[in-house]
Amino acid sequence: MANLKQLAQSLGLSITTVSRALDGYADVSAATRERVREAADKVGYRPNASARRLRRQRAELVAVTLPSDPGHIGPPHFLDMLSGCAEHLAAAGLNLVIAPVPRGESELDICRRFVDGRRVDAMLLVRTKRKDERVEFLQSRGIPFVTNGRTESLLPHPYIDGDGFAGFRAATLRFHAAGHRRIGHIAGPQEYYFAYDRCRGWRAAMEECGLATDLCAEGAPLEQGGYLAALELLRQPSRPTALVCATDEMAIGALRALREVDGGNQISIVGHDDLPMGAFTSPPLSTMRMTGENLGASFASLLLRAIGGEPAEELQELHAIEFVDRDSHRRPAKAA
Amino acid sequence: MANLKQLAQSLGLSITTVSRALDGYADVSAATRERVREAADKVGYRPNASARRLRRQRAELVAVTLPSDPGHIGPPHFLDMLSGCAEHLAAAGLNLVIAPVPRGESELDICRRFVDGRRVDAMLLVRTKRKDERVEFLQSRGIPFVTNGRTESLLPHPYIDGDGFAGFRAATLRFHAAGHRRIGHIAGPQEYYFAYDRCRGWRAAMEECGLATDLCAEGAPLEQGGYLAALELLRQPSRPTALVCATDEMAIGALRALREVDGGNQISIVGHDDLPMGAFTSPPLSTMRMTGENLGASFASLLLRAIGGEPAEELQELHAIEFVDRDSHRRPAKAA
DNA sequence: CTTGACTCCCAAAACGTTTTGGAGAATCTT
DNA sequence: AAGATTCTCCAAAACGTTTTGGGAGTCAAG
Repeated sequence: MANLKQLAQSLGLSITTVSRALDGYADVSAATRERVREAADKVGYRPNASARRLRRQRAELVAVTLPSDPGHIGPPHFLDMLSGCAEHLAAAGLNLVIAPVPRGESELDICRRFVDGRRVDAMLLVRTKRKDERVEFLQSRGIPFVTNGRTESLLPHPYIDGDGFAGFRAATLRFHAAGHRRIGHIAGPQEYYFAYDRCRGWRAAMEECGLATDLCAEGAPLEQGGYLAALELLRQPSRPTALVCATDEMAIGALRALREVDGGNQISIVGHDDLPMGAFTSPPLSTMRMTGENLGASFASLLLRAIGGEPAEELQELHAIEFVDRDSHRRPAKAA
Repeated sequence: MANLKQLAQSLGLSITTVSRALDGYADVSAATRERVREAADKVGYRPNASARRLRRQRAELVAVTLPSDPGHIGPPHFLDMLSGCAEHLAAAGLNLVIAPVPRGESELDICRRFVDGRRVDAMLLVRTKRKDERVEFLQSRGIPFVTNGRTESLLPHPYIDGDGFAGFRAATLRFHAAGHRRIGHIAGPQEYYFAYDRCRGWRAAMEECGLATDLCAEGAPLEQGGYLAALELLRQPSRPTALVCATDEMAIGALRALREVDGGNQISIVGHDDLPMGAFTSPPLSTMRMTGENLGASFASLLLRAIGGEPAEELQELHAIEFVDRDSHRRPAKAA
């Protein structure tokens, strides 16, 4: 309700002094500072955000683009991550705005609008593709950004990612060690880096074991996509005895496919993401997860450091993948 | 990269004229307007958002507070709703910022910060409580807002809500008509309006049928909460033969409890929210959903109308609930 | 008594828009 | 041909901050 001018007048001080008192500068006496603070508290003064942003040449905003097109926005716990990120950004005076992509526009258009209108200080990119035009654009503009997932960009950029290659390779090798020989992979759309990375991990393990890599089916990264892909693999003359799925949602879809075919309940399966829901499926879903606490906080920290000008090379986090063993991976290798 | 002054200089025009040309005012000749537009396009001019906001006295921002404390943020499809809302707000030049509640602060503190710093033009409140302090605060400040869910506020305020009372009453009566007599309710935390409303619907139906209302257990609105609440009801000497669950997530938790007890697979169950996941549980989960297309767009529209000054009474939407029948509600009434 | 250092304060200039209130020229009216 | 009207355009004033570049005092040292 009050602005600096009114507050200054009521105190018989100049705008300058009041402003500096509230910002804790040393060139205003302790007594005055206290007097100003009290008065500000009493009238509930808050600096007008727009004015400050204009003067400081900072938007105090970070945008996250939400892909809307294909199937989905991301795993269900994605909002938790955003929430954690927003919380930590807020501690540094930044707010997080969500920027969905309207139909008819590309993700690039959105980036352009936010960047060229100087509406943001940085951007957070999720669901990166192997070749991601948003990354190229932001690099060319020199705007700080962090991605959730790597890309194949030649220039390094800040990211946080899980080591899907190692995780899926390990999961596949574990099935092999348990005696499985026909290990299938249910893959996500290969233009996404995470899907490609996980698929590569599975394929590498299969090749190391001298196994054929034809038991692979691709689908949308949703329950339905996993369901359809699983049905496709189960129709093969020589069915898989174990399935490694790109995401938990796909694995949950595949689980339904397994229930619908004879002997399907003898097939092992493992997902990735550790959705809470996985503990409540039938059978409880074995899965993998990226290690590390509070992903959102990590994103916030990287964003702040990127805004602070740290070089991209120091802002890259590749997290190990750990197993979350429940029941679905323990089926006998011989059955199917 | 360019501002109005530079653009004006390069065209030999005044700032005023350039500004008005781009805004399409009639007092600049068509020829000039076109010339200005071309030049602006060429240099990729976008008005500086902070400056415009300061001058226009509008934040061009709407905040949505995300409860972080208790269990969860909301149903998994919640982000889709936010995304839809943000998309439609963007068409009106507004961006949506997410405002999670840091620990140690209350949701009220967040509202205060956004409102008193004039950082937002309106707010979106989710997970309303029966007595919601945020609502009272915003009403006292006269800031436009819309809630997802009703409250018991004496003053009317804009909201969108599903008619949980009618939906849960109908679901309970349907079980009764199918011969069930011991119909249990798995309730969410009763301080939330939606949980209270749904519980009331179940209770009303039970009383209409002359049945006791003691088969009710409360839990956190998550899988785990539903699981524990279901176990509690199943321990009763006279077990329910059907369960009406406040949310799908709770129902999915309850489904696991049913698998763990003898004869549990004979018990009918229905949830609410129509999570995509429900089609992939075992058995596929029967559920309910709020009618209406694109909830996010409705929120955006209500927010814009609220900002436009329409009275609260005209900004209230109560949507009917419809059944989504899959398998889980069709178990025989006599079994358990 | 001067000099310099230090303390506390302030006027004024940004930041980049939008909007107000005309001004000058051209066109129309009578 | 004088006055009224319409077209185009513009200078200047906001909007509410932060920051720059001092300006008075006061005090201690020279």
